[in-house]
Amino acid sequence: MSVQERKQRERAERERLIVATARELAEQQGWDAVTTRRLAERIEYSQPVLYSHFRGKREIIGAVALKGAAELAVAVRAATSAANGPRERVAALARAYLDFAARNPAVYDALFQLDGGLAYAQEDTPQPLKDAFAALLECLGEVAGDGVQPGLFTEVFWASLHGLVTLTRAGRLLPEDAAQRVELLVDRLAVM
Amino acid sequence: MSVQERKQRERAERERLIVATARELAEQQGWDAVTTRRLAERIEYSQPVLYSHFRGKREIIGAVALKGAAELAVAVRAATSAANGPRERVAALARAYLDFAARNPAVYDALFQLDGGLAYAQEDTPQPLKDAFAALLECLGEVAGDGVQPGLFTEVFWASLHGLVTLTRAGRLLPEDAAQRVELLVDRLAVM
DNA sequence: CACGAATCCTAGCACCGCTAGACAATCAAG
DNA sequence: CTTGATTGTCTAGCGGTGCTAGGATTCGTG
Repeated sequence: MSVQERKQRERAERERLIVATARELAEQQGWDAVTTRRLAERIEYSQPVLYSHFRGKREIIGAVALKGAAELAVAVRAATSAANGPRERVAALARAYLDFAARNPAVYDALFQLDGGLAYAQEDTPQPLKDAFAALLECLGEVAGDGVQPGLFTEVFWASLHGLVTLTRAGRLLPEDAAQRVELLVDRLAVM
Repeated sequence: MSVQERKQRERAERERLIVATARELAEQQGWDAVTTRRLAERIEYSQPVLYSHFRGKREIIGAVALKGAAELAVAVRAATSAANGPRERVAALARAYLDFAARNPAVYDALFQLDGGLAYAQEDTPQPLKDAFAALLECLGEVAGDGVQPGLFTEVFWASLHGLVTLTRAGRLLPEDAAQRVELLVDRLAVM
């Protein structure tokens, strides 16, 4: 039995290695550089090994995305729980979100830009994704305002943040004014 | 001389054909289906002909994006000029923007999702892109509120719309609530 | 009509995601 | 300890991609 357990452990370890390497490569040189050949070479296995862990490249992207969603949720909760008062809490959330996207562009792309084969907003949505949304909802729900569904408000606020991330990434928005934009967004959208 | 002019006309016509065909193919089957081979076959020329007009696929995407930007500007201006009062004007702008994205998903992708090799927010940004932003600015500038730069406000509003488009496209937001979200966004962000 | 130039296509490169089938290592049974 | 089956891994290759070199062909001109 111990032998099987060891093998299983080694397999899980190698899977982690694949995901971590894919992420690393993507952050270093962009997702275009993450080819199955290069990835296989980096983990010092042959290509087919990747396919014994994942159905294909898309699933590898999905795995990176899930890991990223979990980290995003942690980052958001850490920021919000450290802030005092609704106004500051929402601002902290926004900053944490934008900061995460800026620090992990490839992970952010895996989450929202690329096709990782993940189901969003459905029953079979993976837990980390649901939880990341829940982290936003916990904080944003209290500033939705009267007569506005917390879920709907969270979606709109989230969409705004996502738009800022995308346009900033595309070079459309200068990073210098990021703080101003966040303040504007928080002041206008949130009802205190 | 007339011969050269004719050739030049035919060349320009073929270039329009390439861009239109690429767009059509992308709207029908998605950008992944727009390969240089398929595109060449559809226009009934060989692959290398494409490269006598464009540096590569990316430039073709860019050409589709520019055409789309011009159409977007027209759509936005038409919607805003037909509306009465600042509140209704902004709401009309938002609806027109989201409607354009919904009706021309491939064009919208070419503009903001894919790499079309276009420079944004710089001196050498192509005119259609500048003009599309100008169309937004014309309307949104008047509801920025005191002490808020019109450009900054337009960026934030735009980013919010873009986020809604992206998340809706990804299946993250249910289209049924689109109207509600627009109302929320307009009511909160714009200062009347 | 013949020549030079412009135009276009055939064929091919290196790379992609993905997979079949050969091979080697490992384990259980005799 | 040997055998046989199972598991794991790799080599080699398929059809596709964007892109290009170089030959063939058409075309306008003298």
